[in-house]
Amino acid sequence: MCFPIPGLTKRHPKKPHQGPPPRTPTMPRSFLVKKIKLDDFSSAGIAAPHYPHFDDPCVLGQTLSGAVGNLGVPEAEEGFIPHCITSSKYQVGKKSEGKFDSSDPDYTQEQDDYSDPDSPQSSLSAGYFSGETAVTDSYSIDAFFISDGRSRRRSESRGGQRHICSECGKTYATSSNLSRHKQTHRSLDSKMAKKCPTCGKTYVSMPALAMHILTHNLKHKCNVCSKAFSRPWLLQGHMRSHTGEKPFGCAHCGKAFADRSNLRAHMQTHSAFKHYKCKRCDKTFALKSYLNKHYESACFKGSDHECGIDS
DNA sequence: CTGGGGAGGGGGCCC
DNA sequence: CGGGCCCCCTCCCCA
Repeated sequence: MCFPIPGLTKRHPKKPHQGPPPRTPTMPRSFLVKKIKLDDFSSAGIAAPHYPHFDDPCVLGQTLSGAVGNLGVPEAEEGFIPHCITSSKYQVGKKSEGKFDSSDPDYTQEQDDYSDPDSPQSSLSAGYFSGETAVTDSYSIDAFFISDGRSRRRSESRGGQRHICSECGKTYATSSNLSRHKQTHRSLDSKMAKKCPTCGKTYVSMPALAMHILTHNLKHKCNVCSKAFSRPWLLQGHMRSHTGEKPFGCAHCGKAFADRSNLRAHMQTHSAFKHYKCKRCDKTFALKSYLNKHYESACFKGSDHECGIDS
């Protein structure tokens, strides 16, 4: 299991980077393009993905025993698997609302957000479970129930009627949430689409644009190095680089990380399975970023990238 | 060239 | 509507 380690700092000291790395202001970000979600896949008749993180025996045992027929949703007290506790649950200083809800209809209806053919989900087989048992991924429970890459925070006791999107089947606690969600189904060509006055980027809805506009307003400033961020939590994460705080620990090796995403990537390095495969040379990689790096280097140097890379 | 890690950014969802 | 949180992704650096 993964667990945050309150106050754990510099448990695995590494030579720190010398100041913030220079970043190109025009960093390409593929996710600026609306991704196809597996919610969409389900409606398109495409097979639902497999949850790779269940290769953790801890989770697997709990999960398979308690949740057959329910898309692998574990049954546990308080909505938690007793022995595999989400890191966010214990994160110091955070609200304790972060529970996943095993009875949440979302968990049975939604699927993971992987549209990438290179992704593990699309290539895994049942053999994943029967393969290496000594080397497994361990993961926070949060990560198991990703429908669209968003938080699975839900209130355990929340009852009541859910509002279902007729287009994708997602459910929401309130009609207003559903209404807001429905705007994301709009086309960028829609009359309702909004354009950012600063950069001209178009968004399907006002909320989406409002979110984007925040990124132009770097009002959260680090009082140590004066670097500014658009979101408070970005600053929060940045501050850890100053304090050395690393609240996210790896259960396998004890290594601690300041960032949950980096822990997640680290977890993949413990897996014996390399899910990302080069279309050209069949070499496999544990992380998609490694595969991408491979594409950009040896294998495709001087050749036609388009033939080998799935978009 | 690959593997690993640090840091940061964008958008979606919930409350 | 705004804040908080989360996930995914990328860039960069280094061994």
